[in-house]
Amino acid sequence: MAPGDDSRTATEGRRTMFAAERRQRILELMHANGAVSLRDIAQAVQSSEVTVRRDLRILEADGLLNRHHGGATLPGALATLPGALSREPTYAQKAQVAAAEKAAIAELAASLVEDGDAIVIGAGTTTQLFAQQLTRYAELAVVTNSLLVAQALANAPRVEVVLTGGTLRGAILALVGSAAERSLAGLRVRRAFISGNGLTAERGVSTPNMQVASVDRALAAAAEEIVVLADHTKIGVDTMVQTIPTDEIDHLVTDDAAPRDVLDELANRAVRLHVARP
Amino acid sequence: MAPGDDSRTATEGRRTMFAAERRQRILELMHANGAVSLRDIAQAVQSSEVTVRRDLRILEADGLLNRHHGGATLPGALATLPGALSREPTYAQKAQVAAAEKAAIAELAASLVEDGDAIVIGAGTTTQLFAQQLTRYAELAVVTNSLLVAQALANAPRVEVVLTGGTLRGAILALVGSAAERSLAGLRVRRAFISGNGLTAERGVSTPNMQVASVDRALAAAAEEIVVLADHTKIGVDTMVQTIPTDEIDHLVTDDAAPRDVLDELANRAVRLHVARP
DNA sequence: TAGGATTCGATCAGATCCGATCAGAAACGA
DNA sequence: TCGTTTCTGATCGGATCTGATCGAATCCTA
Repeated sequence: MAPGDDSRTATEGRRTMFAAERRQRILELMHANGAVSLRDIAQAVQSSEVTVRRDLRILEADGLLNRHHGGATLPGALATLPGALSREPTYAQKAQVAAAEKAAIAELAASLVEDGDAIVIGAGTTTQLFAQQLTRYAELAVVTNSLLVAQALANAPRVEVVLTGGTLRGAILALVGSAAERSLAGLRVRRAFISGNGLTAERGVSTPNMQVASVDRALAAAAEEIVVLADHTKIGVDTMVQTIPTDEIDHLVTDDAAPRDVLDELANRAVRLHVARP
Repeated sequence: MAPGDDSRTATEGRRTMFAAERRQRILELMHANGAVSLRDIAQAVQSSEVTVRRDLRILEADGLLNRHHGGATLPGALATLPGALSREPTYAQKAQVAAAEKAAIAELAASLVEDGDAIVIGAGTTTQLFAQQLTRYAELAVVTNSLLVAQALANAPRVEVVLTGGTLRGAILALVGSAAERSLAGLRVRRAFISGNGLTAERGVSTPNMQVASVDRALAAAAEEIVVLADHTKIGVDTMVQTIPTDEIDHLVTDDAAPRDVLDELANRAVRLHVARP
């Protein structure tokens, strides 16, 4: 068979993807999301997982990312997980807890934001998902102490992101300490979107860490209204340090698996409820 | 003998395409699409793939494009390809330029750090690699305006990371603006590790962005000694805004491909040189 | 802590692409 | 008109890239 008569497919605008181009897009994905699973990468670049795995190996050798089971992260972008300080945990573990509920909560909470708003966003996996929903808004001003929230909005062209200063708390990639609180003094925004580790009708929002609690209080103090994002695994749970008392909570966004009695009691205390259905 | 020096103008306006003309069209294709496959080029200029391959080899030798398997791209134009879902041209593409040199520079620069130091680290791909090297140090205090540097050190148990506040500049994931500069006031550390887009003996370090330049100056002002990290692609390059004049630079860490004359002139001006060999 | 499910690494096969060499065509000078 | 030079196209062996598969390692759940 003469190779000359082969049908040279005149595919105009052919979208060949060179190896270097594919690696470039992988890096873009990494910087856009911080951490990406291997499967998602393979789908995004339209290549097999084997090829992506090879690319990740090459990129890791160049120091451009860190590989892990199931995907890769930006160097140092690992979110440490509860009770696992011994070795590097997988980044997705925390986000996998009630992942569907958190996504639904994030989406519902995003509807409380309007173009032109100035808002504060606290640290947490739910607030990170929430921030990702905000890229579509225009002329938004966001103040946060979470590196992951900031990164989620880094590529949004018309969202201004202001990070508080402060000491980095590596486990949650958030800024804490007096510098963080000081940078919030004199700030006034419309709404604060805060997460936490527990929420009860009696004690409000609580977290197990004092530094985090202190910053969360400062974040809340900068807003006219406070919106709490908490999935059902946190409702009715009380942890060590109270951050926001119930009577200061204006809105609660949660999911429909939250215990009814706690929600009723919160509603009695003038908290407006928004229940997402995953 | 170069074919261009002969005067074959007698046959002007032929239907056949001269070699130079064909190469010009190839460059136009490149600029129009950013990346083109060899097959598409061959079809567009009505020549065989062998000929196009020859042309690409010549054009690459002139530095006008980069060849890859299956085609070619414009130098550094990978990130702006049509269909790139998130555009982040600057950072991701910078990271791949002279990656090996940057890694070697980062490693050598890390030897200038000692346990117990307090240092400042600026934003940049090289400084990010540098930060990754610092996880092994104990009792280190690091101040930075780069989210990537902060993340690189997030899991280092005995490194305290302080992030300046400020407005997020998404393209480089660094904090800029008056808040960032203000948070550095009153700070005093031993050494500042700064990168930049260009370094000449006459004008020192420079970057193309004024906000970034302003923050870099503030970072440098907080340190007793200034260490500049710059691979050879930046040496001898001058960009818009001067950040650090030559006489304030105490150390330069670069690689062995840097032009000798510039290094000599820098050494004459009391800059201590550290040359890494990748 | 043990079992099941993913995921990783290594190897192999198919396809494509590249480089080198050789042959044919066009242009120039004598 | 002829020979030389330069350019273009074709072919073939080698190299590279991609995808699939299977045993081994790792992770998650009960």
